[in-house]
Amino acid sequence: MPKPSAEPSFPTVICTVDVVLMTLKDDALHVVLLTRKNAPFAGAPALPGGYIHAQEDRTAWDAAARVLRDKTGIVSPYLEQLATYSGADRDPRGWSASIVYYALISEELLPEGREGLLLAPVAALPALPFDHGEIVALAVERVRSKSQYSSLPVYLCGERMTLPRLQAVYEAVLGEPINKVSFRRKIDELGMLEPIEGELTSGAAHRPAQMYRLRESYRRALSVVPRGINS
Amino acid sequence: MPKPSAEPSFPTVICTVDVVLMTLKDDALHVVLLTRKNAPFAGAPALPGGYIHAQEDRTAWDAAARVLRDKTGIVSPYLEQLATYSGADRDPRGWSASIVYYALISEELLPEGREGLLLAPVAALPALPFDHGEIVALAVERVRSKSQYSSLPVYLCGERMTLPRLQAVYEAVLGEPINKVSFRRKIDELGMLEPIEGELTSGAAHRPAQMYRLRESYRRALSVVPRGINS
DNA sequence: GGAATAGTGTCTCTAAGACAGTATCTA
DNA sequence: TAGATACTGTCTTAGAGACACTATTCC
Repeated sequence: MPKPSAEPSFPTVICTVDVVLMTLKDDALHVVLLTRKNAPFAGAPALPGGYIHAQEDRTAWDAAARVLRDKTGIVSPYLEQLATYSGADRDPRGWSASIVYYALISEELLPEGREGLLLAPVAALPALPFDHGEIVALAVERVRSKSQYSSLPVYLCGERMTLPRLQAVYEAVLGEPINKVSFRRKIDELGMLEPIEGELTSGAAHRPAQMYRLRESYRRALSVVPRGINS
Repeated sequence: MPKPSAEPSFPTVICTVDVVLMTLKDDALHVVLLTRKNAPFAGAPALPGGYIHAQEDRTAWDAAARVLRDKTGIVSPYLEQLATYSGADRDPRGWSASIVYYALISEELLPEGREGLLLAPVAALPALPFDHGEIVALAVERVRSKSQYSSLPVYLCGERMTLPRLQAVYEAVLGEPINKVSFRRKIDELGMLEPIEGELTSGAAHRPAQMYRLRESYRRALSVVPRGINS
């Protein structure tokens, strides 16, 4: 077993994780930002992020989950690697590599009135420090892309949902209307939902909608269709 | 501007790049492996990889291109980030993060008889050190996935190609036959090829095929179709 | 009953695949 | 001319979208 310093060491890479946590508010995608407590850019809103703790985190995924939990109090049901942003110029502290994850959550599960936590609509994002603007853009593109052929948007809903609601969520994410008949055929094909027997929406002056829930096996795994949800 | 050591430092993350370089040989995907010169696993075939040189590499992409060029002599026309593998256990030297890139190249452009360079078929891969086996599997999946709806496989061909050859390349990558009429409709839709006037294959005992080349604007960018090449 | 939305049956139209025909080379 | 593969025209079929009809609630 060689010693760590058998090769010339290159210790100057700063290794961090960042998380793009997205939710749906007023039928528009929003990203969760946090007011930075430390320099650089102290006081500015930015993506939740932090150093990898080699003693504590088993993998970068664990680091991202820890950062998200500690800084926002959120445990997202979906947390996936997006990409790694790196380079000499992206952070004034030096050559850095940030392993970026993205996550989705229902608006209901967001903690209320937490200090320094804010929601920004991805369609009208404020200027962000580092390359966080570019990162959010890629995350949004990824979510749109995956939503075209998978069950990803269910993570933007709560535990239970109706088909009309789910269709509205898909339309909000994809930014285009979906044919109702086709959509229901596809959701059926995805096979991820099961009706909750006898449970219907109520209170509105029209026919109530059937309530559905995610099948157990799709609680943390995506379901996909070969030809896409829309078109 | 803060000093780099304003926060407690976590210098124990080893930051590297690895490259999964793939090519087509005998109509089967192969990956380029390199015999490791240094410990750990010296003497074993593994993915080309190395440390990020913060003084020299502007980004991790540059580091991957440098590693590929210096260790194999290859400059690939297509080099894209795949994912980052990280953790405490993947490298005996300690907590490491490897930013992995994948690349495609035509077999003709591979350097001949270079010391320590070998081609392994992805369908029958030898045991690889670190998590390189898992990495290659993901790279293959990515190439298959992208080939379903884009012009990615053209990077496995040389500068010029015929449609029957390109179809054979797609079929080799996707592992399934493609309807000839549909394939030609799709390639036409992709709009990336232009016929070379008057240039046909010759020598075979049958009708010659029209030679095509990549249009200038698609030399380093992919072209995509909304509904996929096959099915 | 009227208004509103949920859910379904069915026709149309687009596009993918099958198949067979014509074209053009070598031996 | 025979054999082989390149290329193309066209029919069939599967699936997506349009549209209209029925269902069920509250007022």
